[in-house]
Amino acid sequence: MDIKAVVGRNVKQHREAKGLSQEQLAFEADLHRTYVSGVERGIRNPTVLIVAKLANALGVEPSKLLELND
Amino acid sequence: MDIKAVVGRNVKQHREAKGLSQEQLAFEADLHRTYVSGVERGIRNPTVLIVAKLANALGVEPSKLLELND
DNA sequence: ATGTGACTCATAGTCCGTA
DNA sequence: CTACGGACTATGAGTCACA
Repeated sequence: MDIKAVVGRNVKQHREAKGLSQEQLAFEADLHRTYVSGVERGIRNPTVLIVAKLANALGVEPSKLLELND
Repeated sequence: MDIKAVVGRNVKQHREAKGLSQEQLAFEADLHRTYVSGVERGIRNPTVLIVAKLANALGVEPSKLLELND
């Protein structure tokens, strides 16, 4: 039950659902390409501010990115 | 729409609903007393790992702490 | 288009206090 | 019991070259 992995999976899922590349998402969220990559792989431990940025770029609520819908 | 303030409000709300003091919550979540204080005041920008710790100590899902239920 | 290690610099998070 | 400050140490933010 690793929260970082949960966030990573949710980001990837919503990103692909929107048909975006990591680079495009990174641009929209005003983040770096490699950083987004790290988040999706569950290696990064992002702050709530980063989660909010990603959620905003993905058009979903921040809380959605923390949900573990196995 | 400050995400930090949202988290702070939710933590405080759930903490008081459980009848815990900040010190007790800090102990349960294995965090520092002053840090929990800062989170509730919305001046801290916690990581998702910290959010998960607090959620666990409060007995709620991590995503609950990011919800803005106006 | 993405994964990865290494890096600098900012800040997350701790610990000492006072009111 | 809580707010708030100041001084620390650990780790996240943000970037790069390269596979």
